Amino acid sequence: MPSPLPELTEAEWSIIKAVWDRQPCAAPAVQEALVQTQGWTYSTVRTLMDRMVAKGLLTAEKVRHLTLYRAAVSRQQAQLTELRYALRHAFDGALKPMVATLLSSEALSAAELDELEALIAARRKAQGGNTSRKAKS
Amino acid sequence: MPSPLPELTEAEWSIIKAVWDRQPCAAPAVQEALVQTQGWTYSTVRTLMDRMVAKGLLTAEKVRHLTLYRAAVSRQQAQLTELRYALRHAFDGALKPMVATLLSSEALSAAELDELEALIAARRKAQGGNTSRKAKS
DNA sequence: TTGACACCTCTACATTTGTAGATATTCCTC
DNA sequence: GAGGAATATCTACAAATGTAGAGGTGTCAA
Repeated sequence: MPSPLPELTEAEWSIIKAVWDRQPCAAPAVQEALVQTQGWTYSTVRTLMDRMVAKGLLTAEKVRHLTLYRAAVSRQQAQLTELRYALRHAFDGALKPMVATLLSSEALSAAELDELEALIAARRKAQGGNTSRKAKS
Repeated sequence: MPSPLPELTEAEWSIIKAVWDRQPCAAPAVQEALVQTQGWTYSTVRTLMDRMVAKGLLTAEKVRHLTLYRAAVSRQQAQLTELRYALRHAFDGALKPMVATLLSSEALSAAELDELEALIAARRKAQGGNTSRKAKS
């Protein structure tokens, strides 16, 4: 049982995204990638990364004197954690209001609405199909 | 233009929810409501609330020697802020993957899927109808 | 007018987060 | 084997966050 995945801070999101995109990778590479957007120095990036290792968000492996990092949580896991956080706190766990808010607040093209509908349809199919013919009654 | 609404921490979510439910209200009432779930003392609640006033999340009004608090942001605003945070960081702003994740991760009944579909349909209608015949070109 | 009670103010302190400088180590090349 | 480049370590420090104790003040009832 994985300890309940800590939330990522804004800075941690930046780091882990860079790592996902190039893992395994060393801190200098990550710093180089982020200096543009964040203006962070090597020390900053390194500190952040090591703290993330301590938290179990990244893993570090020492090769010679070089430290290679990898994400310890997948993008999906992190996304889900973030989403659940919002769901739990802002919407008290109620999915529908959450989706409703999303839909009414974001500008969506007709095409996007179609895609969302398709997602629901797919979901319905999966649900109907894989729940081992449950509600047969 | 409202300064870009700060994120709420977990503790702040607890507080503001209690306030939404009983505003205007004084700190002791909020504390009493939260001692159950959070075990917070009056000092803790009060400190939290005053910091939230400083951040513009609550407003405080002094009546006699009593301080009445109110939420300075609506539930909707806060929900949206939270959602946008997740959308921006976890999904790089892409709505579809976000909804997809939501759908595939949460257990949804057929009825709920129906409701979501209805939301989309409603949205489509609104989009078509209320965009003040913009793209008339 | 004096308690008792309710409520408030102030101060404090540990932890986490954001940010980074200074200094040391390793490695490769000449 | 010495110098420079790349990388790493250590330490620091301010701000934000979580949590709360100690002690002060206003209010009302007797």
